[in-house]
Amino acid sequence: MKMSDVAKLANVSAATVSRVLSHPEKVSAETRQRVMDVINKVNYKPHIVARQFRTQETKIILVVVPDITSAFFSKVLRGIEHIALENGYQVILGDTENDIEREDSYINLLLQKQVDGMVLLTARLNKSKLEELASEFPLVLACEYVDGLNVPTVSIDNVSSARKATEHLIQLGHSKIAHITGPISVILSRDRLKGYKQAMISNDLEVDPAYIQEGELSFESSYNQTLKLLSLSTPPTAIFVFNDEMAMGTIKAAKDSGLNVPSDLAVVGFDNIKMSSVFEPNLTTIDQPKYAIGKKAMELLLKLINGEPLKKKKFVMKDELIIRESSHIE
Amino acid sequence: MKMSDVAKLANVSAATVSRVLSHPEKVSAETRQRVMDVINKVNYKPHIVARQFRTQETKIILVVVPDITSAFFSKVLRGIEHIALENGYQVILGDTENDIEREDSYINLLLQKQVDGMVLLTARLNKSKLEELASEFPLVLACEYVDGLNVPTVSIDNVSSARKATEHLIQLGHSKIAHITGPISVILSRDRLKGYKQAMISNDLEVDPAYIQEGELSFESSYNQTLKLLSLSTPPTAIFVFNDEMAMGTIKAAKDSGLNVPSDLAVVGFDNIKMSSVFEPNLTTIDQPKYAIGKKAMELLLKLINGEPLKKKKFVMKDELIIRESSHIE
DNA sequence: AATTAGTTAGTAACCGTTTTCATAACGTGG
DNA sequence: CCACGTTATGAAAACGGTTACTAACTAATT
Repeated sequence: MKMSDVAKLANVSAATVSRVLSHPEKVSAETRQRVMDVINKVNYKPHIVARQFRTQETKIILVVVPDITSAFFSKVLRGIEHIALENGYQVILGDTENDIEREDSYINLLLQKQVDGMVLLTARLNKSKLEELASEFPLVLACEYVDGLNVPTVSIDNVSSARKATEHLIQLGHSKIAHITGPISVILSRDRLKGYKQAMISNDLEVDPAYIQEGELSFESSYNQTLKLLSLSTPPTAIFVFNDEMAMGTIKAAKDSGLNVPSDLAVVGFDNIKMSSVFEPNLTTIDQPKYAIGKKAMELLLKLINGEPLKKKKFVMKDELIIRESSHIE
Repeated sequence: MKMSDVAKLANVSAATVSRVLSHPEKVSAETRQRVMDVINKVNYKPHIVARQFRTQETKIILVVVPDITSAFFSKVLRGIEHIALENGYQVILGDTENDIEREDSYINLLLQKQVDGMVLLTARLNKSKLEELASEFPLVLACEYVDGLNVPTVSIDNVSSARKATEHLIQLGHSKIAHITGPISVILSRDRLKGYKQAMISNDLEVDPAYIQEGELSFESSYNQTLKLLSLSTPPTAIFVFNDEMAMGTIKAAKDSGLNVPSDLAVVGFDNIKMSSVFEPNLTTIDQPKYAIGKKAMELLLKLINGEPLKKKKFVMKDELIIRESSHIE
């Protein structure tokens, strides 16, 4: 059942049927009704791919995530999806599992016009490649970004949040503060490390390289790195950890070492995933407005797709230090 | 840059370029090389939508999830995505957020031929609708299913797993065992409830309606339902909870009520999400082979799409009771 | 009444591939 | 050397919508 069939049944041309569906106001009420009756009677559904082909837009966007099983990214994704759906867009999911090659391969969907735009929740490709891509296609970065890249980006200020987190520990009286970073290849890891260092230095505390451990993005990795830190001759009394899941690994390691959190070891995480308020002790953490980041990113992408001008390219969302049990002694 | 442009540059027809790309063996090595050289030189990428239109297949499948932020479903999704990608399919994500209307609306993607097939991780639509859909389009159910519906399905045996979970508590000496169900409209809730009842009855234990509380799929809901159970005149000494996240809510409620888990209250969850081995106390739970379920579901969908016959329609995957701290006293 | 503007609907071109069919070139065996 | 099968390529017709253009008609203005 195609449009021309419907047209015949309604005694109109295919053009009119098309207009009834896409620009109803251009068709007289009477004809519109007649066409709609036929459409309903035969349960006609337009062939979307044919439409995509003719209009040269797919109404599909691609979201590339570094890890779909992460409680953080799935919330951002939800923000994106809501706005996408509201505006008639479907979402293709690209999970890279932190593999840069897979990130690269998803770009083909854009090059081959299979999607109208792309939001990258991970940005590990090289700058010039992204630059070129963004000059030709609607592209926005969220969460991660690339330094000096003039592409619409929405994120929080990771440096200042990390500084805030570290300063919270300093204010609690800690001076032996360690930091477990994420993979240092990821810019967020470098940013949070920078914030940590800034806080230490501006409070006249020594930045001890032994107190800085690079971890991977997992509970287990942070667990192991924490054991390392705790076995130092002067172990830290507080640890700022790259994210919440890793912070839980840190706490587990502390517990397994017979330490009490927070009295023997204070821990601060990052992201404020749901579990961080459920875990015991509850995590002190930096709340990222996950849903809002996704929402904003998608709104920007829509503007890009519609050719609207962007007043601003960089959007820094507001984060918040949330103090809970893992750092604070009542 | 379209195929005919490439053709001109290579002094061949568009048909030949198409063949070089899709059936290289049908083109002489010499011509093939000449065409490939041009393709590489001008960095030509075929217009996928045009191809989709012509071949009437999109190489996209749709996965409808009840909740993308769930640790359980994102693992299943990953299994699906791996197999999809391996076979050249992209995945459109449909998150219903447990809303049946949104579930219904995603069906349009199938009706409008925007996707080649669909795997439903939630099946709350009525049977006849799904039946009709499945007769016309490649469709497979995973995790959830519909009773008596002859559509390819992969899941575990929820009744027997729930029985196993409950019997574990009985074997530990409990007789006052409560059950917090999921929304009873979801078949999995009814199945697990059934398994719970079976275990109680076959062990000559009374099924006390007051011990059965319907919860929602959240930490908070289970927290509240647990407080209710604990305030009974004879509170249960063990609770089997619909899933792990809810079980954590139950444990939190127990702790907040001054009870020790497992000595005052034993708790068993379901799903074996990652957090259940991290949470304290670690959760006793039923492990579902999440990745394998997704993998199998996608494999079935591929067969359906390719018109291969299915020997079997119902696939019951193996689950496993994992005994951890929340039920077991060392 | 003639001109103009506005509304409505039809005609036909077009979007970029794939594939059928026809044809040409090329051995190969009789 | 001819008939034939085989292989390589091209021409052209789809696939199912959308939209620019045009025409017919109506209504309003002069």
